[in-house]
Amino acid sequence: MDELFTVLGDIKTLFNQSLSELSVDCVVFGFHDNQLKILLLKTKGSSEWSLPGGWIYKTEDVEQAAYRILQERTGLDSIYLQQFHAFGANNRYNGKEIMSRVGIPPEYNFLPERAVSIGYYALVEYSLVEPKADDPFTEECRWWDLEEIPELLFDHNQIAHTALKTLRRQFDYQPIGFNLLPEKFTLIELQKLHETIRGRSMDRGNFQKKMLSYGFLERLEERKTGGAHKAPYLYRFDEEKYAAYLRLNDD
Amino acid sequence: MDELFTVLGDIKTLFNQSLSELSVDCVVFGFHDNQLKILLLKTKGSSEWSLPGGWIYKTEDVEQAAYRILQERTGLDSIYLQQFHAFGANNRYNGKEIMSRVGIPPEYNFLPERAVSIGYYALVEYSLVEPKADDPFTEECRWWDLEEIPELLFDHNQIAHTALKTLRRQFDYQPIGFNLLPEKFTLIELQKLHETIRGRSMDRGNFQKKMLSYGFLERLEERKTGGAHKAPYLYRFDEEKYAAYLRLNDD
DNA sequence: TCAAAAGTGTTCGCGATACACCCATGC
DNA sequence: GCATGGGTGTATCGCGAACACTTTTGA
Repeated sequence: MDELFTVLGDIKTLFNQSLSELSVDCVVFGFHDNQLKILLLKTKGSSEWSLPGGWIYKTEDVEQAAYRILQERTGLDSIYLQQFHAFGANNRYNGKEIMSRVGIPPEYNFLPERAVSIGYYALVEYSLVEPKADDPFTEECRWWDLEEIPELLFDHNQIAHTALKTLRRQFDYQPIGFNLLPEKFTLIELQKLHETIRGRSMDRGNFQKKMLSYGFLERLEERKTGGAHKAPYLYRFDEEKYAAYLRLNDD
Repeated sequence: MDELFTVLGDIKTLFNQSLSELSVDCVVFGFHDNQLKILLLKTKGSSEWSLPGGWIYKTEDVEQAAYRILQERTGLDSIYLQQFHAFGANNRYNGKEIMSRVGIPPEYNFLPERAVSIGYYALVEYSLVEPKADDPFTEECRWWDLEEIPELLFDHNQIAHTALKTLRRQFDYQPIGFNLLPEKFTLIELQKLHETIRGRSMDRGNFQKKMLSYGFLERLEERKTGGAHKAPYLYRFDEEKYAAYLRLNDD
C-alpha cells in the first residue's frame, strides 16, 4: 500500500503539469500473421485493459502530446498518427471512481470528475515495436487481435471501434498503410493487409495492377526465404513519389 | 466601462459553470444565391469576426453543448451537426490576451491561458435562419460568402478551412446536403449546391439520373414561379428512404 | 513431374462522361 | 416563333471484376 501511495505521488506530479480536463488516447494498429492488431496495456491496480493514453502538458500542443505518449510507449520516433475524434460524453470518465477502484479513499483523489479524450490512431510496423511496460504505472503491455479485444476501461471499446471505422474509410479513398509493413514487402503481403482492413478479398491480378499504377512502389530483387513455390518480388515504398502522388490527388 | 464590467460578470458566471480548458466552435454552412455561406459573428469589444462558439457546461456532453450553442445562435432545433476536428495548438488561444484587448486589466482576468476547441460543422437551411445578435455579448451576426471571409479571431480561419475540406470530402462519398436546401427544391438547385461545394461543374443529365437512382427523392408538382422558360419539377427529400439507403451502404 | 503460388494478359460489364434531341415557357 | 433552359435518351470511354494462361519453385 505504501508503494501505491508513492506511485500516486508521481502521478499527481505529472497531473499537475498537465491540462486537467483533457487526455489523449491512442489506438495503435499493427499487422502480423495476416491479422490486424492493436496495442493494449494494463495499468497497475486496474483489472481492465485500456488504450495507451496520457495527459497533455500545459505548454504542449495536443498533437505533440500524442506523439510523445506514443513514443514513450512504443519507442518509435516517426509514426503515422492521425487524430480522428474527440470523445466528450459527460459520463465517459470519472476520476473519483478510478481512485476508489484502486483502493484510494476519496479524500486523496485529485483527478477531475470528467475529462474529454482526444483520439488518435497510429499505424506502426509490428516488428519494430517492443511492447514494454517500463513506466511505473503499467503492469503489462501487448498486442491483441481485433476480434479478441476484451472489455476495456471507460469508453475505450468505442474509441477503438471508431478508430477502425475511420481507418477503413481512409483506406477507401487513399492508398496508405505502408507504415504497417516492413520496409521491404511483397505485393501479396500488401494485399493481405488491404483485405484485412477493408474486410473483403480482392483479385490478385487486379490488386497488383492497381497498386503498381500509382507509381510509388519500387520493385527490388527476388526473395527466396522459406516459402515454397515461386518466389515473389520484394517492393519498397517510395515516399517522395508518394508525396508527388498526393499532391496530384489533392488532400 | 461600467456596462463592460456588468457583462463581464455575466460571462464569469457562465464560465464558472463550464469546463475551463475546452470550447466548442461551430462552422455553420448555408446556401443562397448559388453561394456557400458561413455564419459569423462579432463579439462586443472585439474588432474581429469569429465563429459562433461557446463553453461546455460541466454536466453536459460535448455534443449536447454544440447543439445548444447552435440553437441559441440560429434558433434552429434540428440541425445536421458533425464533429470534425479538435484544435489543440498550445498558442491558439490566450485568455489574458483577449481580456487585455477589450480593455480589461490582467488582475480581472479569469480566462485560462489556453483552451482546446472542438470543431463542429452544421448544415442549415439558409432561409430558416434569422441571424440574431440577441445575447448580451454579441454585437453583430450575419452570413458571409466563403470567398469574402475576413481575418478571424484566433485560429478560426483554419477551423473554417478544415471544416470546408471535411465537408467536401464527405460530399464525395455520401449524398448529403439536403439540409442546406428548403423542403422543396429543384434538381438544378441541388446540382448547383453540389457544384459549389465540390468546386466543379457537372453534366445536367448525368447528375439528375444519378440523384434519382438513389431512390430517396420524391417528385412533386411543377413550379412556375417567376422563372422564365420551362418550369422544373420540385422534389422532396424522403428521410426514411434515405435512412434505408444508408443502411445498405454501411456507415 | 506435379502442385501451388506468383506474374501477366484478355475479356466483359457497369458507371461515368459527353452529347444529342425533344419539350415547355416567356418575350 | 424563337431563344432559353428543363427533361430524357443514346453513344462512348475507362476502370474494375473476373478469369485464363504462363512461369517459377519445392517436394
